[in-house]
Amino acid sequence: MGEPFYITTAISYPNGPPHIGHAYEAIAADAIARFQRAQGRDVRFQTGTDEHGLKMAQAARGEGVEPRAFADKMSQLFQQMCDTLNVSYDRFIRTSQPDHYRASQAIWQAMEQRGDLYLDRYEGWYSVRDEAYYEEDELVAGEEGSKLSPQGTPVEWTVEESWFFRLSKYQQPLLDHYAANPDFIRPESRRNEVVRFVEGGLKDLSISRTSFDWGVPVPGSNDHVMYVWLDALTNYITGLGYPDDTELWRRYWPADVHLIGKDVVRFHAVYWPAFLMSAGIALPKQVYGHGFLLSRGEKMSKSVGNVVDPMVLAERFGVDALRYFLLREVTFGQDGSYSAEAIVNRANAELANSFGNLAQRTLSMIHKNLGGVLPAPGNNKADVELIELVSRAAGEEVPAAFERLAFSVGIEAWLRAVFACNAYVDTQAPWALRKTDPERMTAVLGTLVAAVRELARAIAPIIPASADKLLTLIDAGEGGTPIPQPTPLFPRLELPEDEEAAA
RNA sequence: GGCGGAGUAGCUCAGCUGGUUAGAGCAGCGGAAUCAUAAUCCGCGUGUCGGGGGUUCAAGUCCCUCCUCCGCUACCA
Repeated sequence: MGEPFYITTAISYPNGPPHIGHAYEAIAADAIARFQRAQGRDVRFQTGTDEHGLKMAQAARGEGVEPRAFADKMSQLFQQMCDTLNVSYDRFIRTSQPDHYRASQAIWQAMEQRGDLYLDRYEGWYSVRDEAYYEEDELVAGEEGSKLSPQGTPVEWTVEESWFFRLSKYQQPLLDHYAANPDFIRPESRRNEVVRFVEGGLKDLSISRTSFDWGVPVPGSNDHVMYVWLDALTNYITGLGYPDDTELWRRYWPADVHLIGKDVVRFHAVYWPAFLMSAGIALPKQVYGHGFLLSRGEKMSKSVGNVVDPMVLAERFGVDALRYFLLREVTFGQDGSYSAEAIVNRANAELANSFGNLAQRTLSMIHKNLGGVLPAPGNNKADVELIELVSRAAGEEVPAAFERLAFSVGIEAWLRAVFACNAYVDTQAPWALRKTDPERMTAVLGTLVAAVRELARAIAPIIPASADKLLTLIDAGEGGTPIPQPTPLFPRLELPEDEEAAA
């Protein structure tokens, strides 16, 4: 077994169905997991759903069902999304599962034993209607000087008993950790934000709630449930068997990377490491906050009506086309933009035309002219140069980029090699050699099939199903067995008419 | 307000610690080829590198200032 590598996504909050952002994160994490496996690492990959908290309880009530039943139903949608998108998780965790309650209570007790928890009162402007506290400066003035929430609901000064975590105590330890581990938070801009935030001072954190009961019970305080983030973050260690000293735990903790959205950086880069320090647990090696996916440059929201269902996209364009588009189009770490015509353009130009057609024309010529028997690569100057170029891309440039999560950079390097192969086909013109120099034609096709195979392996983490299909076909020709008539790998996509009008 | 990021060809963007005539892809125009999913290949870009000032032999690349956009600025998640 290779070196262990543990990667997680943030767990999704399933108070609504999955949207493209959930798919984006899962796909990116999967590409990393597959890439690391291909590099020989012993990968563990966890994703799942974060099911507690007020919003889930409210959403369940809106549907007239119990929170647990609602969570069961919604969580399934997320798991189905992962399965459809070929997301190769080892565990799909749900925070409503029994082992997670146990782990959450164990980390609570570890923090308590450290002396970092205390019971106090949380005071603030509370809206019964919204079931939420608001800051003084968030309030708006109502009639006759009354105070209203930003939603315009009445608020009253409320005092609630709450457990607090001594987050303030960890300000300096956190800053020291950031300084000693420059790659702990990435990208750089996120790291800067977090450092400034922590330098600005940390207040103790309220980590229990008494206003609702959909959560993990606080040990010894049965009327309290844990603040949802405390329980949610703990999922990363629940999945390895914490608090037991399991084989999984010893092998995979600390995690190599928590892949998360930029909106939850603070929870992962401040609260989580503080909780872990308090509980005496090692810190993850890296927290990576990726960007958001925008719809035609605009933030997606239900009210604007531009929320995209990833399942619809997968159905319409194909899983691999969707995966490819998301990792190709967007500079990972930054925000990116989605549109139907963009995905159609990318998939057609790069997957179908450039790469798919390269594979098709190569294998088709081998099938027709060589009875499907795979030839050996040639050793002309042109052949050697092409193989060297492809090897440099597939063996060095792509892995180096993927290693640092620069997917679009890696894919660009891969594409340049694909272009070079197509240029080589045209220069060598094997269809002309068929009559003039069949031996040379054979060498050219042998060079090409070797190149295509290497290119397929390099891109497999991004488009696993298509790459596997191609590799299976080529591998079937090992040992002189004739390969069958190849079929196109990627269909040419059509832009739906309603989208065309919108464009 | 404070801190940080961004503003480069019609579009999307590369350009690390300053140094050959500022690049790529897409779109557009012209040509070649016909093995292949009409898929490929070749050729064609005088852009005030947001405005202004400065440092330097030399600045898109460093400093100052201004303009525009964006993110963070804690207890819903």
